Amino acid sequence: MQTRSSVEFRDRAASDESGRGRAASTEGGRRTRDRILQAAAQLMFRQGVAGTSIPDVQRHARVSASQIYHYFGDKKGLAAAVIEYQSAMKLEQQRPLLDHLDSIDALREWCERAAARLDAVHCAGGCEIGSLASELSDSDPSARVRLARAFAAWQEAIESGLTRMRERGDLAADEDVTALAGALLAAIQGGMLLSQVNQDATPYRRAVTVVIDHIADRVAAARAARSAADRRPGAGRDRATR
Amino acid sequence: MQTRSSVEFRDRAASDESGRGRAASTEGGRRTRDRILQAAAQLMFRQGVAGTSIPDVQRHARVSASQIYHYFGDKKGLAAAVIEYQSAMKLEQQRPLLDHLDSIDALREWCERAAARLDAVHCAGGCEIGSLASELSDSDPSARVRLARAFAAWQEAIESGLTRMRERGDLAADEDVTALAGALLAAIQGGMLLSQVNQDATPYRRAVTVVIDHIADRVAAARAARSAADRRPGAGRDRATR
DNA sequence: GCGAGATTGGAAAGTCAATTCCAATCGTCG
DNA sequence: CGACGATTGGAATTGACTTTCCAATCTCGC
Repeated sequence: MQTRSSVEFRDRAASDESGRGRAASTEGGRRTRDRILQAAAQLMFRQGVAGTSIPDVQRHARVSASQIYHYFGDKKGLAAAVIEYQSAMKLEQQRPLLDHLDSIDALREWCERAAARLDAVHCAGGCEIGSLASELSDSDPSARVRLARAFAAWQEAIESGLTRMRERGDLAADEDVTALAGALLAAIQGGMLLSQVNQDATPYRRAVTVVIDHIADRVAAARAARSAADRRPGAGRDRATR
Repeated sequence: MQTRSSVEFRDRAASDESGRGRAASTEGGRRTRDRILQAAAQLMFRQGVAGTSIPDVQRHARVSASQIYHYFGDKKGLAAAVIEYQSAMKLEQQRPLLDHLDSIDALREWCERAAARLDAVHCAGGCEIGSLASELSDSDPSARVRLARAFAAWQEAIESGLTRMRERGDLAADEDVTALAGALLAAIQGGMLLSQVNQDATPYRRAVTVVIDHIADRVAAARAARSAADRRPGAGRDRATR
């Protein structure tokens, strides 16, 4: 189940990784490692990390306990790997959209894509990263920074789109794109939480719509300012050129 | 610790309550019941429901296991009581502010109040309700509706303030105050999550600021439309009257 | 084909949590 | 006072989970 992707999870990002999990060196090993990771990701998303036991993962991945401990060291290591996996998964799946979030329509379509996914699963689970974040942030510091990185990558994708809009003149030169990107990400996370609780995607749709409407207002304001400046060639020349 | 309040938690809201927890009938009983509730609320907020064991609660409330089971039936019943407790707590503590969210300044001050609390605890825990929501929504249906009610009460407080602004003419008559209130609530929740993960209240402040700025823009737009209508007495009379 | 290291199965140790039960105490009402 | 229900303490039961360990099997370079 779950859109099977081609992301093979090689030896955990070169960064830190305090755990004692070994990387797989043979082909078969890589496959079981992946199978464990996918099962764990799915279960931890649906039932939370604390609600997912190792025997649970064993059953769903059809592996024995020793394999899990062999590849991930312990449960914390498995959770850490799941965070990286989900984060990479999201970025990978959405790359084509994420790289072109430089128009109001693109933002709307991207958010609506997520809304459709919510509809499809009747709002179960909320956001893969957000759920993990809420559960682990306070209890596991190393997971917290991992999750912070994941959110940062996400926010940067939004922000870079907005920056392009600003460079293009769709947004005023002094527009705080960081704040706008952060607000949109927050609306997404908060909206998904509310939708999960209400089992209805409407709260999510409303939240992102309001924020994107706000960005659209800023675009309109920038356009108005520009055309006003054009009418009075004396002032605001810098805003029109480039 | 934690702002001790006078909310005595009587016999769980008359609604459903499937659990077998008995209400306290003597004064001493009510005190221990309260002590358990406060300890459980604090622990479940800091460590999550799954991360909080009954022995944990026993130690922090200085009670024996039988007392917990006597008053709350089982762990699920305890969690349900904690949800109601936190929800009532929030409403109670913020009543003076919640009842006057009918101006941009009031909205800003209310949100900043929460931001100051985040600063004070270094963003640990996020939102008391939001954390529980993320953990329990998918696993415990009865907890889910309880949480949905809590959020709804909250959102209604915001919405009624906006409605008053609309009636007063600060917002256009066709303004969708439900969407605006929902967006603000989502920004609060999402912002708190991001702040928790980043251990920095900035993401929260940015998110709520953007949404409130948007509402402020709507107020300005309504004012502009009104004064334009005043200048041309022929059109848009309905908008000015009442 | 051989051997080192990778991979796997399954049992077992040790811990701890959820819940039940029973007996003891306390308070209060008649 | 006496009894009855509310309250409390603490042990006992039951089950699950994390983690370790050892032996068996497999893979692949040589």
